[in-house]
Amino acid sequence: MTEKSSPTEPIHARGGSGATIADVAQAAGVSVATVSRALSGNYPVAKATRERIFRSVTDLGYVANAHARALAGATTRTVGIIINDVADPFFAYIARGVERQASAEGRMCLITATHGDKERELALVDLMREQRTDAVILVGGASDDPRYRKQMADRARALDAAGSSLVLCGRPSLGPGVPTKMVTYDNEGGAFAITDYLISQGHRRILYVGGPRDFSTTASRLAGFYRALDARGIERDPALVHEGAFGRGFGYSRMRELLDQDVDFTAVFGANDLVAAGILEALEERGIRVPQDVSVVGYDDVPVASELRPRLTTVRVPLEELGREAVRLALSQSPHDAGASSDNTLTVGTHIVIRDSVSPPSKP
Amino acid sequence: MTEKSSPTEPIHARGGSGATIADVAQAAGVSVATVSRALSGNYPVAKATRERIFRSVTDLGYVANAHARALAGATTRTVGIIINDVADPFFAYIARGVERQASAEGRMCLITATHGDKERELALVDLMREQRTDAVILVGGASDDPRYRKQMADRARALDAAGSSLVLCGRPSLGPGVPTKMVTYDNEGGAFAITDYLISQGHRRILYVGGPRDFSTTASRLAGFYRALDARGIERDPALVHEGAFGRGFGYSRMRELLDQDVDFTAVFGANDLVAAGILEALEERGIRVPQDVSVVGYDDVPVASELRPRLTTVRVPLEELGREAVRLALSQSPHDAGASSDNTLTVGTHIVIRDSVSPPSKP
DNA sequence: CTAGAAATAGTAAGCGTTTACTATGGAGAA
DNA sequence: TTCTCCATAGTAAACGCTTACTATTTCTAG
Repeated sequence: MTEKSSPTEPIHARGGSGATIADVAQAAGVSVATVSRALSGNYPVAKATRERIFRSVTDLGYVANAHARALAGATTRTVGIIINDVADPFFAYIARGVERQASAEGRMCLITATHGDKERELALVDLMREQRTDAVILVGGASDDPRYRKQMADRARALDAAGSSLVLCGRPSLGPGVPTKMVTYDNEGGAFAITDYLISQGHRRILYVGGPRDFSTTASRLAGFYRALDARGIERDPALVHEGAFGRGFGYSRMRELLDQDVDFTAVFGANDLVAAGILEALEERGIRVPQDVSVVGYDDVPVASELRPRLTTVRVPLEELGREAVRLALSQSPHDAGASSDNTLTVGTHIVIRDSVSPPSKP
Repeated sequence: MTEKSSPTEPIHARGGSGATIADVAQAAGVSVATVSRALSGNYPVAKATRERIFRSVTDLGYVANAHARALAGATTRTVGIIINDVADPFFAYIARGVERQASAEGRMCLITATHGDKERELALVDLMREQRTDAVILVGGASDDPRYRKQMADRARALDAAGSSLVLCGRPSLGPGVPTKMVTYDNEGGAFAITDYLISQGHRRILYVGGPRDFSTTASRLAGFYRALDARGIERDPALVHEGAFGRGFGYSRMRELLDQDVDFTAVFGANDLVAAGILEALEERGIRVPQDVSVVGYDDVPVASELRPRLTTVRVPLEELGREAVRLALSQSPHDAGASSDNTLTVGTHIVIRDSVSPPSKP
């Protein structure tokens, strides 16, 4: 890379900190209003003038100050998304969808993570409100603490009043009359389907492992699980359901404990694929073969599912699509859900994907 | 959730869109300056007054307008990070580190993705400049196109002039005299170590698969690979190195092709873990056992590596730490690299982690 | 007592845009 | 020729906040 500085060298031509629109105006010999108009192109500017302005812009390396612009009334063209953890694939894929759709619609994307802290989640919503984002998308299950719900509802109203909107992605409504938009997936249906599949293979004693208690996602998956049991007339056995957490570590350690306790079962339903991965690991460690000795299923169909050996039979959730829809909904002009449920709730389907981790039970 | 509206119901008390500081001032019967000071706490305000103000703030659900604040001179308290793809674990873990460190230092985090498009990358840097972020962190390898480098160098200067800074994370310098900060990891060293390990196990014909050609990351890994070969006096064979892409799909399809061509080799070095996963899949499909028939290694030590069967021997890169360091460096007051290399370049180490995918070759 | 230092509050000048209004030439119409 | 109407360009008023100055009190010390 040579140090020869070409005559068209832009951007750092000016010594000081960032050029302002006034600098551009001066350089081009026009008023700031004219520059602003030439740049936004929503008002006629003579061709010669416009060209002079653009030349000055590149010469000075000018970029508009987004804050001044936002302050002066124009929209921020930014959508905020709040997730649990960037490195969790479940969230990462949703975030990718949001990010892609946002940029398809000419928006930036502000991603923040709560790391499971409810207080932090509320604070982050406020932070996005400070940023005046066009919408804030809240992703993932929620706990059903009524105080929390009330606080979030307040924020939904505040956002709504400010012309923005709160989009709930994969979590339950905040209650009637709270102005939110929602995009969800058929959590209960997927759980039903995969449980039913297990039953159809002959399983009767199915362990359910993982997912925080009192958490909306857990509740729906469990609901589908129970419905499938009920539909086939299989008795619910409380000793078989073990809530806890969504991580791989939880699946591993809880499975070990259960193995130690000699619980009787022929299949395990991991609350998500990560938990299932942990379960598989514990099983492998004890020399229990999957699916010959025990069948295992997961939920989400995150890439690990097909990485595992045996490849995991699981429920496919169109994560990226979920994120895209959230943005579409957020940016659409459709009115909020102001009581009567309307088309601002969107549900995408789920379906099971059958791989190698399930077979009929060996000891029927 | 009842609809009874309690007397302390906040936030939406006001009908209009977001309350301003003036509203709060009026409600509390003081001037806006006093409110501003009570909120930022950098100037004495009588206790009684302060309490009155805070009450009004909660009553009105006031949150400061971040843009007005930024415009009025306060810092934006935001750092920008530009990555390839949110859903790629390599980037996701770095992003997590950035996100965590940023919030530890009281910053928000603006995450955007290029999806491998260089033009878009440049545009995103400008976008962050518009946002006046405290720093922009550019993650991942770069192509060595001189025109691109020059354009990025211009932006580095512009950012620097504006009091922000450009942090290069895991990518080579933009050249001497360009004001950037850098945090990298020992790419070449890791590649050397793992290649040497393969050689020490008796392998002589090692395939190198993956990574875009003319890409800094590929160049360093290949350099380490070659250095290890040279050190042991093994001849470089161009027929054994197959650049291409970083995805799992590439590893799979290229491995299939190579298998069809009957190339002679006993081990494969996947340019990263994803490529290695694809390689493993292709091998498994052909009934070739790993490590008995062929040994395989990867790079990065992303979670998939331990998910795979056999568990992958790979090079550990402290991804999250990398992200954290990038933020620390970005926010530290250390002067930029203005020529003489100084302590604003930080290199974190890599080391190999041995798992189950390597053994001595069966046909020596 | 009284000058001078805190402590506390208010005034008002920006920060960099956007945009409603106003001004200035011509060009075409009457 | 005079009046209207476009096409352009400029003026200046927000936007909501921070902060340098200035103005009051209230102490404290001499």
